[in-house]
Amino acid sequence: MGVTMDGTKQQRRGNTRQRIQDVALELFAEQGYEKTSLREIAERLDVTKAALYYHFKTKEEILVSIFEDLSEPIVELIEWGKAQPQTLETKQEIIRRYSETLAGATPLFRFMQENQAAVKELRIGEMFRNRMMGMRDILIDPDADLIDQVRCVSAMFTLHAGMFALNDLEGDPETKRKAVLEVATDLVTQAHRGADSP
Amino acid sequence: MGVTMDGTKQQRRGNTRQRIQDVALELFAEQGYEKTSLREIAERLDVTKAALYYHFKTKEEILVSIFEDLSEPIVELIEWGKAQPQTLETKQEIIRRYSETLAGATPLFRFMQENQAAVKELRIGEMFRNRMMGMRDILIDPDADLIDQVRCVSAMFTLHAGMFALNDLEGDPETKRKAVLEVATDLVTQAHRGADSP
Amino acid sequence: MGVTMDGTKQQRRGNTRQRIQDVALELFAEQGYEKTSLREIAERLDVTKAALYYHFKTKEEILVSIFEDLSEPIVELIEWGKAQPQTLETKQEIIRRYSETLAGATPLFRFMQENQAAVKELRIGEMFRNRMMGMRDILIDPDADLIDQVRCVSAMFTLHAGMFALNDLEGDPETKRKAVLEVATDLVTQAHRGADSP
Amino acid sequence: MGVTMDGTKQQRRGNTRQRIQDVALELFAEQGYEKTSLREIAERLDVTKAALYYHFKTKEEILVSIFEDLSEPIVELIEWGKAQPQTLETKQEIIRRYSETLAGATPLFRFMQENQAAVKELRIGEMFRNRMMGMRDILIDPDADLIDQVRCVSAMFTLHAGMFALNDLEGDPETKRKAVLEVATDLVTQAHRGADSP
DNA sequence: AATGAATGAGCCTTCATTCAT
DNA sequence: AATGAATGAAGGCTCATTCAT
Repeated sequence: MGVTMDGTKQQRRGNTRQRIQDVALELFAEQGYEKTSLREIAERLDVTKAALYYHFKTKEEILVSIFEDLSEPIVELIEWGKAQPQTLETKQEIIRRYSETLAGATPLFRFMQENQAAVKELRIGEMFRNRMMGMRDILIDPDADLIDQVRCVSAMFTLHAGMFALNDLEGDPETKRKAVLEVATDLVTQAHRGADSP
Repeated sequence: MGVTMDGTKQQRRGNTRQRIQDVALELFAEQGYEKTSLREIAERLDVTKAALYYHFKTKEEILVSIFEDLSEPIVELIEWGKAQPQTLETKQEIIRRYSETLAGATPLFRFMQENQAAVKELRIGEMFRNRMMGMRDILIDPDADLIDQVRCVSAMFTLHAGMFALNDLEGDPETKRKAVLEVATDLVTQAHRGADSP
Repeated sequence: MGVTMDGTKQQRRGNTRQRIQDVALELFAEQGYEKTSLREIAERLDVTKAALYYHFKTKEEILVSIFEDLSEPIVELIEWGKAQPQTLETKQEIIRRYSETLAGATPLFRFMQENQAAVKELRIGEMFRNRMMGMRDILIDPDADLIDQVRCVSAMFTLHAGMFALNDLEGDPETKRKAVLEVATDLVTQAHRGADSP
Repeated sequence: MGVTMDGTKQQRRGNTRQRIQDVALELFAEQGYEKTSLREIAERLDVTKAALYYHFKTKEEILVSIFEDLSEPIVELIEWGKAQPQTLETKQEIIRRYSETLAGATPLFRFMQENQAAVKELRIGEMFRNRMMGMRDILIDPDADLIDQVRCVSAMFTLHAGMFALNDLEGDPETKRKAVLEVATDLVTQAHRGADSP
């Protein structure tokens, strides 16, 4: 028990923590947070539930740790954005980078999208909201027309939802991502123009 | 037992079924489907859990019945849309009516938006997906550029998410709805033009 | 509501009580007493549960009434038997008539056989035990060898169980009943002889 | 918590599983499968219901595990029987051993006898039926007269039911068992003779 | 670094029964 | 002769969590 030679349970070194996060995210994204039980996660990893508690204090903490790890690039992006001049070029760059970042953590963002209800009253609910508002504040001039503000929010939603809503359309993922990015960029650009010359 | 003079439990006749739906939707939208227990619903109504089962066969059926009742206008809208010529005016009209419909059933659509994970494996998951695809097929020319297709999908998402995502912005709801509608209309219009003259 | 012309729910006169008994016995025999709910019975009859309570005070009373009606011939048989001289011929006649009686109320006896646990703590539990002991006392000479007493009891069980246990054997039911009867008669006959000349 | 000095909850180590089986069988035999709730079992053991679920996946599995453990000797007996020549001596030996085996697991067989309805649609229903048919196939020559086949089946039923049906007769259990065994042996012997010289 | 055993709370569901109409 | 609406009790089961080892 522990390590076997048949290839199962191979590398069981110090990476258990990581493996828990991986499996948890997979299941959370697939079935939702509430529907995924610790039993299930433990079984997939072939450890006991108690083992999970050695690495994480609660179920919520597993999710928080995943979120923190995977959403760090976004925090960095926001920080970078804040330090730039609020030009159109900056905004377009932000949108472009944001799109790439989302693509790099698809399961997490799919999870956030589909589990808003569950996440709302969890710690990461607020974290996520803060990040979103951070992004928004970079893209939107607070004095802009309401309609332009909506355009920016819409751009963000387009990026978020685009990835999952287009699953039943033909075409390879990267092509679709580019199309989504273009629409989002358009929206931000229109918003910027509107703000400039009302 | 039955009628009291403090105003509680007033009209307790044939409307229990309706009252269950009302309270259920309220709680589902507030806390999520999974987090809302039948005990909670029953307590709010001051009946026993078993009473719920007199009116509905399962928890899921409560949700289905709500969804069916409240989403009927959308079904009608889609049917109307299918029967119209696929002109720009039609599409704009659709979007306008859709926005109104959504506004008339805000809690349900907020619920659908925030509980995608839970809803996915429920009966209404498929129902909803079908309606959405119905809408999409009216708005989108299947031969259109991918980017124009994305524009249409984005318009729909904008309408959906607009209602909740803009909560922290100033302004009265109706004004915001109009702004959202305008952005969505823009998107559809651009998509239509793109399809016409590539 | 009530009588329709499509042939359903035809004769709905004063026979509801009887129909309840019929359906109940059918379901009790098929699924067991505990597994059969009043809801199920009511649904099959296309009436409400409350209607059952108009005709019977409790679930148990439905069963009792069935048992009383259907087991009356056995009571009569026992009374007849008690009045006869305890000759071998009498015993054989008893066994023969008993076999016929059982065949005439197969579902009830199948039910009694398969639901001993449930029936034990119901009113009919004792009723049934009393009837069985009545039969036994006619067949068995209390001074007989233990082994002959066992033979008589075995004869009774053979009659009871024979009907269900032989289902997977070939042959038509009546032929099988005859065979069972012969074995039971043999047993009783041997028991009688043993008692005569030890 | 854990060990007390009043004798209750003494040895609480790895034997919980066994204790569950013991108590469960006791209650199942006493009150029937359906009437015995997991709460009851848990209370008797002074553990929570959830503890039962640590050891067994479902209520049914508790029963299955009991059945498998306790009916193993019968499986072995059948296997042994199949390997023997089909002589009268073998059959008599089988019957004798079977009687002993039944006596060693009285509560289980009492349970099986009294809970046929409940057991029918459980996994052990088929298991039991298979074992019984195994026994029958050893005792019965498939070409024998129907009446001799009935004799064999009757012998089995006599062994099964004998134990419980004779409770109200005087005499110690072992004496009664012997009497039952003799009757059963007689039946099998007659059946064998009949088959030989019709 | 992880297990074995268990808990307390809660969940959805079903049932026999009641009663005013 | 029967319904519509509801109840109280209970049932099987699952979950996140704990803790001694």
